[in-house]
Amino acid sequence: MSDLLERLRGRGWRLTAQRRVVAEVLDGDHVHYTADEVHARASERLPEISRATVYNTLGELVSLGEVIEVSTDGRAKRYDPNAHHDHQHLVCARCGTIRDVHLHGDPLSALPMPERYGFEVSEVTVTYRGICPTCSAKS
Amino acid sequence: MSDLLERLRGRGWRLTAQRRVVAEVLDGDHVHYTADEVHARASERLPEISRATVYNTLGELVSLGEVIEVSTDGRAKRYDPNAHHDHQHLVCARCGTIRDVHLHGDPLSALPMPERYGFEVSEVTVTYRGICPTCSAKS
DNA sequence: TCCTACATTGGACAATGTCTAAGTCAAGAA
DNA sequence: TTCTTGACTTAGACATTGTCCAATGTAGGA
Repeated sequence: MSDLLERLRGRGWRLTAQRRVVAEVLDGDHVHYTADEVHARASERLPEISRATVYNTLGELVSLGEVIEVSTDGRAKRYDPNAHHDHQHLVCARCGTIRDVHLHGDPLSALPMPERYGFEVSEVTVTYRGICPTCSAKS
Repeated sequence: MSDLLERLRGRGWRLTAQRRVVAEVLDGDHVHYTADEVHARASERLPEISRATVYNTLGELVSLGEVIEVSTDGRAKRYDPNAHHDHQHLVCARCGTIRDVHLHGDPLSALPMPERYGFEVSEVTVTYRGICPTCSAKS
């Protein structure tokens, strides 16, 4: 984690208690929290941190490329700290938890040129959906 | 379109003016509207139609499998009437418009078994992102 | 230590979606 | 055709998620 903080400082980030806490929350577990969950966990360590700051910080981390924004359903976005490994997501349709997965081949190559309609295509996300073992056992 | 209405009636749908209008809006152009856009267009033909009804009807069409719900960014969901053809989406990162695209091969096969972690994987969505020609010209 | 530009705060606001109670109506029954 | 009834619609309150702003605080360089 200090890696991350060092990288950020190197890019001119001013290092505040709030930003440190947000970064620590993201780095802690390898889960994909929503902004509100990040706020809740950050509040445990720094009770006066505001929602706005969490949103700001997450937004900055995303635009710096340190964190990926994942919106799988129409609900809250989730934040994925695993930005430095190329990966995709496997989502449980019932409980919403997300796992990182790694694919064979490059999904970009599956889109033929004539199907690009003049777009400058720069990114592809693949999301698998299913029922996780835990939910599957419950039903 | 009467196809769609017939199918729905066959499944016990009560056919109301509101539902007819929503179905017509979706079927009209081959665009992917948000719920609010559907409401706006439906209102042109049936001014007193309410937001709640549009949301209800869209939800029903989705659960009947007649329409696909697409949530590409964290913003409003869009509704895709092209549910009977297997396809994926190409989204403009700037203006949010969506095109249907067709892929080479089956993206499901790109996910190796050991990467499925016991999930019963049933669905995969692939979303390409880029800048559309129109937005590209504007910048 | 002091400055100052940048960061944080709290609360208002916006966008999207859900829910409910009361009224309305489509379609089968008589 | 008219009646009846349960499904449908409505308006608006409410919930969730996210953005914005003016006032205040502070990290880090001079």
